[in-house]
Amino acid sequence: MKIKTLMNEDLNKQLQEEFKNLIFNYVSVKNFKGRHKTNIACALLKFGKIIGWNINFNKIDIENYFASGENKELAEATRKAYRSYIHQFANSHGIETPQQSRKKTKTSRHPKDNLMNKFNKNYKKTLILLNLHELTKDMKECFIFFNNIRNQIPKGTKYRPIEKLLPIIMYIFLKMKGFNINLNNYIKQLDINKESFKTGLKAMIKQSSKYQIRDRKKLVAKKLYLLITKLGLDDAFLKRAINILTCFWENLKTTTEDVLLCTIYTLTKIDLEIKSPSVSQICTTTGIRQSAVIYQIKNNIFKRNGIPGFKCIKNSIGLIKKIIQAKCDKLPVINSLEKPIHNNNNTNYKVYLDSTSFTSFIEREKLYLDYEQLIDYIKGHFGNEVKVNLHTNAYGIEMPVDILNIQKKLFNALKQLGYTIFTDNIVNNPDNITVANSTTSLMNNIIRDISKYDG
DNA sequence: ATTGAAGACCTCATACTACA
DNA sequence: TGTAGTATGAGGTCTTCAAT
Repeated sequence: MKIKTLMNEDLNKQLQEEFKNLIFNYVSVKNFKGRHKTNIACALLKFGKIIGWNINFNKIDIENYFASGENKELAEATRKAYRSYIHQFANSHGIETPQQSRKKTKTSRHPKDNLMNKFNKNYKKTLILLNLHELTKDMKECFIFFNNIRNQIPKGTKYRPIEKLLPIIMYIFLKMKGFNINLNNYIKQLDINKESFKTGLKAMIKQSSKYQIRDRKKLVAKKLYLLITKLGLDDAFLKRAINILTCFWENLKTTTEDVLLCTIYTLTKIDLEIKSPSVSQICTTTGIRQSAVIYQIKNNIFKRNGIPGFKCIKNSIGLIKKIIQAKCDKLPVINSLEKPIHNNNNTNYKVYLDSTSFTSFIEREKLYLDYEQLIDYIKGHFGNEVKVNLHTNAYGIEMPVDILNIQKKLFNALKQLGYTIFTDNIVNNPDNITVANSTTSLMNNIIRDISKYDG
């Protein structure tokens, strides 16, 4: 796709907003103050709109914008900022700038030497060294990722050559894909300079917004899923492990993914009183030391939460179990079911909803529930705060969008059927928490009513 | 198999330096 | 002058290894 001029009109609303934020961020970073802050941002946006991608920066008459060029320094800074950020913006959205487009036409005359061919050769070579042949199918995806980052690196700098950059980008890429990569092994396998690689990696991670925002919790959930399936443990173990991961995430998120995996396994094993495989076995196969797990439990669960009494795992099993249950069992429970569920006229239902049971019900029935809407609905009607979270299912996998409609149906039908959902904030009612075993049957009733209604 | 002490290693923030 | 690269140090995390 060649875009020679890109006006603001060409950008959709979301992109416009992002661009605006980018510019305002730049202005904040640079410490422009008061009137100038607003003016620069306005100028950037204004000229962005007028000139778009068809840029000859020297023609941007920003001086005039600042009352007949009284502040050339600011005008110069503005010009630079615009140039730099418009490219950043284009790269991050996969939009081609005219410069890139020209460059592409040029190199395509020599297909043998072009970047993609060079990349493909090196990519395949690296996969052989890493013994990861199954990743050949991801070559194109990796190239796009590689190219996006490379385009942000100035010419003539240390990490721009493909030989230097590729190991770094591939490391990030593999981590993003959830592969179990150990930094030191990786460096050894590829026989590259450690210090240079690490310095480059740091710099590239800054460029790679995708890597920075990668959802580590999801990756660990995926690893848990693979581990537990491999061990042949049942679904209940997996569900509890994911539950524990969610509840202890804030405590454990600073550690590495492998240590997290083994720590969550250990906690789940203790909670469900499973004997084997042993923690040490799991640690050995994962490639970490067992003491790393002990360190996490001792420091990040006991110490950080101000809980005394940890001696060692073996002697603290009862205590660990209590902590897990206190933290994981009460978090998603909103309230118990309250009688009467409905009266004989079938018009005035009262539902005290328990999100745990609700969640498992939705999962079992393969429904997808948008909890934002649930929260909004409840807040709108009752002004209560609710602690619920489920945008993805228990394994962190996004559900298809079309299933969302079922949820809309559910709430519309609930309203029209005269259901009223009451809920209490668990933080305000810590003593009022009981597990609502009967919620499932309640939900069955509701769904049955809805299917009759089909609204 | 499990534990804990000691020290190696890593990460992050910050300051400094070299270079275009 | 701006920025990439490097140095430093503090604090957190992990591994090694000896002991049980």
